[in-house]
Amino acid sequence: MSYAENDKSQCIQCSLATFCAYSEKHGIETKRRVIKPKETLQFAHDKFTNLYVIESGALKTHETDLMGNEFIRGLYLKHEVYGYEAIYKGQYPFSSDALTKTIVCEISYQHFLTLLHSEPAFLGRVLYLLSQQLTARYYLNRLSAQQKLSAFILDLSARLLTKEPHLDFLLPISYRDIGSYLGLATETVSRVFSKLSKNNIISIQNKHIYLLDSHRLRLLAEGAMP
Amino acid sequence: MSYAENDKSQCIQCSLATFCAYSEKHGIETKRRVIKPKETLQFAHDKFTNLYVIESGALKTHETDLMGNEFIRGLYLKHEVYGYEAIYKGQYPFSSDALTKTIVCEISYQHFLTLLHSEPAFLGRVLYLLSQQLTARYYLNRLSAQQKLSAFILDLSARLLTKEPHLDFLLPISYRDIGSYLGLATETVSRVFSKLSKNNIISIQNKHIYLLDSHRLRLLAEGAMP
DNA sequence: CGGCGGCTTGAAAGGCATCAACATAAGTGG
DNA sequence: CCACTTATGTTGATGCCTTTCAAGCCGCCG
Repeated sequence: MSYAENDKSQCIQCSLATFCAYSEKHGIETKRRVIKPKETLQFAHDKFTNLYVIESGALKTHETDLMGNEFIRGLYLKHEVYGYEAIYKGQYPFSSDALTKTIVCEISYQHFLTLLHSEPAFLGRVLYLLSQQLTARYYLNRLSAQQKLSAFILDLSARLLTKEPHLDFLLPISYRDIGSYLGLATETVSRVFSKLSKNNIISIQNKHIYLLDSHRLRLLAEGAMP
Repeated sequence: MSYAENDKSQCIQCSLATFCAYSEKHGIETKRRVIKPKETLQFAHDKFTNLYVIESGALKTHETDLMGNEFIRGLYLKHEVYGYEAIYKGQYPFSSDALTKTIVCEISYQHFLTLLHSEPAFLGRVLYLLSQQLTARYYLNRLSAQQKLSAFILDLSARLLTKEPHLDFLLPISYRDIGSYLGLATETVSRVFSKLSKNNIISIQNKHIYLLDSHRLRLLAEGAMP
């Protein structure tokens, strides 16, 4: 893990862009870290001191149960904030690994709190983002594998496709991890992807996904179609 | 829906007790509402203006999909806060119904924001509670019905059993709603409960649950036992 | 007391996990 | 840059768990 130069060209779309703006006003610079693929940013039970905004790349959080099975618990993409779940116990509840080469902005929680107090607009922004998180990942308790995976693809596309006309993106996560995240076997994930592809709802090759029929995909996610 | 007299004997354990303390300091009284069983507190898309603390009873949130199927999305018990998920869109995303006779404290969001600004300790408390919510309901993507339900019972017991030595409580929700919440059929919920009862892990009659062996229940939730 | 919603239990069907074998991609070292 | 190794994805067969359908029971409330 190393530090990176400050390149703020990407920051406009950052979900905490206001944080950086206010930080500069208060004369504080934000640190950037580069995390190599599969490298760990924080281990479970590490003391909580920082939030992180993903500037590029992606993180997954995971835990291992008594039987040694790994469970994926969260996925953090470009412009999203990782760390809120650690406030509660004062430590990160899960390990967080980079899925690809990832650059994060390190935000001191102390500094973050100070800004929450002094900048009402920033507090509003953070409450907005936290509120959004509370109803995310609704699809985890959907019943069928096809519903879960369809909803998952739609969720990913909404989070990754900032430029409107584009309908394709790279899956930042392995089938095994998708399965673990959704409570499905790797093979099931593969089979459902094949089926969606065969039915011309998406096209997929080497993790490159193209949404051919997002309308039908939405129907599948709602369980409105076989 | 009607209003209730103020009886603050229960407020000590309220998760936002500090809110009321500060409110009084600022000379503002908190309103109480009584909601009858099956009555609706807020409908989906209602404009968001208030948070609610459950003083007694329980709420469920639910939505209906394209096919007309109802999905239970959340469960709010005594001393817990309902409404955070509405900040995001400025409207309540789901309908919320009382499961039993329920009394809630109505908290104006405007007033809530004011207090967040003026009282740092209150801000800390709210962030703590929100952080906790982010990792709750982890068991929804567990694989087997037994794991989900075991984890659900443990979750409920942790939230309902404030007095330590007690190990029994009343299920505040129907089997149908539990199934909808966990992504299981009503019959499966019934069968798993029967099995847990037959194996002397819990005893259950008429929604009254007694934890006979919470250790083994925890193992079941982790998937460590057949 | 009668009706209705909620719970229980059984039998059948189907979806998904599991196991196994293979194919392909990615990563490593010479 | 290629050969080797390892990780990841694909495909088929089998069995189990859960859903679904059906029927009956129980408790509750009007």
